[in-house]
Amino acid sequence: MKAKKTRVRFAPSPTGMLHVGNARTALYNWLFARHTGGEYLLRIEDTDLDRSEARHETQLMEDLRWLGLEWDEGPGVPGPHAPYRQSERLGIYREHTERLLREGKAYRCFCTAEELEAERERAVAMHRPQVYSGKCRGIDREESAMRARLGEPFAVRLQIPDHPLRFHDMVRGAVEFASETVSDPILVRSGSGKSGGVPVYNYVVTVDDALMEITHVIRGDDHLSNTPKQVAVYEAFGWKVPEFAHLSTILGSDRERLSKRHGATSIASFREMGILPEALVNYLALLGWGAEGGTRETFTEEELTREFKLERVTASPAVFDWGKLHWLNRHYMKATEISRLAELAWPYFERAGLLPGQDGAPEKVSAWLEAVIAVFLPSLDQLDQLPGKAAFVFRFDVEAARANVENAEVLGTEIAGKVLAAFAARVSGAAAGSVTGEQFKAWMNEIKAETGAKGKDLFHPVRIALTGAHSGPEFDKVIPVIEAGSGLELPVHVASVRERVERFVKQQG
RNA sequence: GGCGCCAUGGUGUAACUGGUUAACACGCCGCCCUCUCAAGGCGGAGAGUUCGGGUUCGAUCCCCGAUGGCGCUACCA
Repeated sequence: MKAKKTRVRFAPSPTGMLHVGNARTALYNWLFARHTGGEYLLRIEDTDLDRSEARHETQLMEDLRWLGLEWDEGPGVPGPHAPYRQSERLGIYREHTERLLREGKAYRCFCTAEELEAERERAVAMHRPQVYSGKCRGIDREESAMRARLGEPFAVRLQIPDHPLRFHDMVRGAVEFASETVSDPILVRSGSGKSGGVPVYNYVVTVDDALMEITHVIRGDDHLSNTPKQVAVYEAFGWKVPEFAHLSTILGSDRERLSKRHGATSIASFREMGILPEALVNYLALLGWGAEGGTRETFTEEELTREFKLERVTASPAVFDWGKLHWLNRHYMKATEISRLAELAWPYFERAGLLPGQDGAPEKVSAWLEAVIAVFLPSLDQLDQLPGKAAFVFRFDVEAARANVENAEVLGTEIAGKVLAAFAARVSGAAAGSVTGEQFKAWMNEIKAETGAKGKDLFHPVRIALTGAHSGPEFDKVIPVIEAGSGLELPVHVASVRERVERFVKQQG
């Protein structure tokens, strides 16, 4: 007998940005499907008409594609189970609700919000589980239909069976809920307003998962307590209950559920910061999963696909760690082609007014940008830090350099004056933009011999005169970049070594 | 209040069906390299596995309880 093909889905609701928790859920679904040779589909859960927005749906799909998590079926990818947007499946749900009503497995509930609230308060006071009393269960069929016809508002509830509700969870094992602790769930909302008659999430998710032949439901563990209600829906229809996998929550460093409060956590914001998608994917994979043996940290997509097993996913919550994400991002930035980094980083420079528009810019400029990036790459966590790190290349501020207290200390010494004078003398003889790393090295050796200065005494004054700071990348990397930049037509003029030294010495007055 | 899930260094994970000096990575500290900051190389500290019982010759691992965290307890998803 051939094994049934696995089918999984990622089912976000378009009520906001795609954030790390959901992205990790999508990734695990995708990896599981790829690993098992199954199918991964995307379904949009927009039954909450008040909060769902089309722009969020667009953003969501863009973010998923950016992560490389393409779906096999879903919006934009036709499949046998279309449509994949719940707001377009209302007819399907209605038919199913009618069936349940007809078969007596669901019933109309005419209770008002006030009545239900009073019931809840009573339950809490009595230290009892807060479950619906089932008051409307016993209403006679004819009467129920009549009241509905007369326009009395009603919701539709499913009758929970009186046996324990069980299911299997691939990350938590067997899970069981006593039926007395599970309320008869609302299937369809009451009221005549916008959402009246619209079925609720817990119901439609089940109908869709069954109809779309989902074999493994992989989702956040905030749904764990809802699962018994969904199991009851499967049972009411006589459908096979799928396998579940509830993923633990991602927490902030304060062990609270990760949210906007913890800073930028949307996938879009990671992209804007200049985090590489492969770094984020690798990081998310590691947040709740470890490969067998547990000694490897970096995985290509193929390796991840090969080694990812749902059974190895941790059940305990994980704390999101920026440091490790940055470490992975550094790893991947070093591993990728510099041309790609230049392509990605250009907009940051453009926005800062340092580079012209990317389209139609001369080839020389992008080649130079690549060289600039190579200089700063070792100290880079994310691409958007680049303009800041490279600021001194573009804007050389003599006054600020001199005003800096630590710099002033270095420059105040007698030996610094000698070194700078000797350096200036040599630079003034060179054509603008012509200084090479080799040339610079030779000069420094001469100056060392001439002034007797060495080490910091020798280099720091020069570094300050050239970059405005006494720390930064190696000279043999910085100088060629400065010189090459000085010959380019950019929105901001890059001062050459000679210009820098001349302006610096002149300021000395 | 009720129900459920979870618990290995600061963080993420590892430890074959119970037997390891409890491993790896991030971070941290130090050394080397170096004009400096990073990067890189090398080394180190840091958990006896939340606590208490039990089962066992032997428990991170199995069972029970406690504690703590989180989730659900909506006509949100």
